[in-house]
Amino acid sequence: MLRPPCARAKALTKPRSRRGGGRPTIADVARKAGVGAITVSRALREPGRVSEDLRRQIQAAVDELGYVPDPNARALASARAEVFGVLVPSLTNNVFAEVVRGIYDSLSDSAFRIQLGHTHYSGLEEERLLQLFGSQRPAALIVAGIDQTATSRRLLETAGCPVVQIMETGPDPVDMLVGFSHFDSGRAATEHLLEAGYRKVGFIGARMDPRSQRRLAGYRAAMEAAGLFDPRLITTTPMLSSVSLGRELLRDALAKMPTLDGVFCNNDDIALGVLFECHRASIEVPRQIGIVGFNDLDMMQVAFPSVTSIRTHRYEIGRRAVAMALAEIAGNRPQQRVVDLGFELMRRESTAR
Amino acid sequence: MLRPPCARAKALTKPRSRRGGGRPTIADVARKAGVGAITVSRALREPGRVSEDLRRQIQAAVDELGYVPDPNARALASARAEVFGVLVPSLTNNVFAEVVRGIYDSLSDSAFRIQLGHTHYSGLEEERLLQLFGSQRPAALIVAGIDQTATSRRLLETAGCPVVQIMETGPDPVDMLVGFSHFDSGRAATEHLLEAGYRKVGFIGARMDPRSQRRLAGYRAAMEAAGLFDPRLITTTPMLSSVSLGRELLRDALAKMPTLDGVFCNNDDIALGVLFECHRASIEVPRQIGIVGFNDLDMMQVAFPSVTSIRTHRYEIGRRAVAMALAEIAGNRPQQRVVDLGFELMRRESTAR
DNA sequence: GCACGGCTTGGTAGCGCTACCAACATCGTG
DNA sequence: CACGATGTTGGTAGCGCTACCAAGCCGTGC
Repeated sequence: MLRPPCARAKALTKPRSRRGGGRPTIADVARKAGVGAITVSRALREPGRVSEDLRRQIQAAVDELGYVPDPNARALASARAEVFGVLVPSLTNNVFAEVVRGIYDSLSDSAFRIQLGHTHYSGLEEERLLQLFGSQRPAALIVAGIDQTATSRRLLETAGCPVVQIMETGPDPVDMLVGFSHFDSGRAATEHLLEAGYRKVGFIGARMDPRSQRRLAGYRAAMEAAGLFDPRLITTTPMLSSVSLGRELLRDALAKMPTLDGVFCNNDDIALGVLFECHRASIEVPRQIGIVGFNDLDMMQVAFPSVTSIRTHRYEIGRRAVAMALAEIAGNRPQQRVVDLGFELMRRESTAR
Repeated sequence: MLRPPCARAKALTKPRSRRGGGRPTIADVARKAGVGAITVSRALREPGRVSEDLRRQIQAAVDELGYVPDPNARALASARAEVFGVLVPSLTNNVFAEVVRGIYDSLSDSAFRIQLGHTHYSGLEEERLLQLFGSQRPAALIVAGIDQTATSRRLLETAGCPVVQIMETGPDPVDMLVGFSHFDSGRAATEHLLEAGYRKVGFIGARMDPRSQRRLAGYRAAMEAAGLFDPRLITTTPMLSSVSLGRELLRDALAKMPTLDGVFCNNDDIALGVLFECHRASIEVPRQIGIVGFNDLDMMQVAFPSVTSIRTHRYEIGRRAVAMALAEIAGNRPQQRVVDLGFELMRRESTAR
């Protein structure tokens, strides 16, 4: 007499949730609205499949009880969490902060939450985080770069959700790819310095991650094409990038090569440090040294003199990555799997000789 | 014959997970290790309560199958998600990026995930996000500021988890509080300028959020104490802070008050814009104008001239907030509910008259 | 000899939700 | 009017895990 699930014995089969803090559940809403629980579930997720009348009743019950669906229960039942996993190397780096802002803004009025991780530029950390994120069955994964380890790549391929790699371009994405060519942008920056008449053009860079390496390769290609390449023009360090490091690297570069007359800096922080060091050492910019930065942070156009930089579309990369993932989730698989958003050389006073 | 849950009919009662991507579950591990599922669960969460022998067997099975617990199922069953909810106004603001980095670093080798939200300095958005975060039953909540709306405050009080407010200090935290006094730091910055001999000391600030307002109040207190206060010395805008805005605000300030001889800037971005505008307009720093910034970003000590700034312990605030929440979770309720980490005036060339 | 507590282990019954299927009403078609 | 097609609603059975309780074992004390 107790076993068979008697549909009417509601009061008996509900021993008042011993754990949850008494928050209303979908069953409470269903009871109040006088419908089945599954209809409430549908009304919230696919309103089109529930009649106008019931939808209104249910909405009223939801409002009255202050019902908020439990995302954990939802994820467990549907084997799919409403979460975007986002993996970037660094959060304090302005570049990624902008990308992440684009991602947040694109998702802010959807039901998706964001799970953000940073790898500290470490492949092992990336593997650990992909493992962790994957265990949640996210709706999509967005990861920076295309230089994943073999393990990471396999984790991405078997994640069972749309994957968007960002910040680069290339022929062989795991799934989708949004970014631009670091090689081309490095070459364009260098060619600009050469066209402006600088000859002893150096490369200054910190934390040489794979993207920086490709910018360096672009620099090298331009210098070799002009017959001006000299390894002593390159000054790099594995240390984390900062304005103060830019200052020190310029000193090193000048010590090695006193006739240096131009620098392509791996990013704007370095470029700013270089600019300040020039002020301090009374080196005239752009007359004695030309400076090109990378990223085009707001301050580059305000600096004195203003600094030429490569503008990248970071915010847009974040937005586009989300848009592509959302399209795939909605079943409209984007036919263009690789999107190159390009870059723009912003010519300013620091190279106007 | 079908209804009664016959304990032995394992093969029958397990219709091979129709949804999940075939990932191993705790039952698979239990079968392989020849123990009960609950023992596996315990071995992973409270290893001390499982015998050495079984623990080893279970670990072997876990490794072999590549088992990763499903955090959603875990959260549902235990009514508690292993998530820290973190709410800050902005991600691109370097200040909060540092705090968030401290939080991440403190949690990186725990099992806790981080759910990050940004409010865009909007109380309504904060309410929405607290609602959303709360629905997950997080392990702890960390929120910036003490100026929550009544609704937000109620949501925090009823969240049923440790709550740490950060970036400020004050008498009446929801639960715990880690930060420093914006009023005191604003006053200290202003007093420093006055001591250095500047008289027409202005305040320049963008995006005047509550913390900025308190810094302004500190400025005003110092100016009034010196008998030098004049409302025309204050130049603010609700626009988002940026280096280029700093430049424009200095222009506005000088137009209003040409005899201005010092400025306390609401943050370092503004200060940098002010510095660049001084270069451009050939105003000598520190001789004609003294500049004090706020936050002490790395670039301030490299700038030419280097810029006096208020150093705040942002990274440490993040770490401390996590430490306090973790202590509370572990049952060691911190007796000190309000922690003031203070600030430090970094004297540099920009005020060395 | 047996009651008792501490330790380890396991079974049962959910947590709150949704996938799947079944039931029913309504409608147009032959 | 029978029939399938379509649209709406609900019941059942889990999703993978853990809280709760119970059972078995050991050693101790009376």
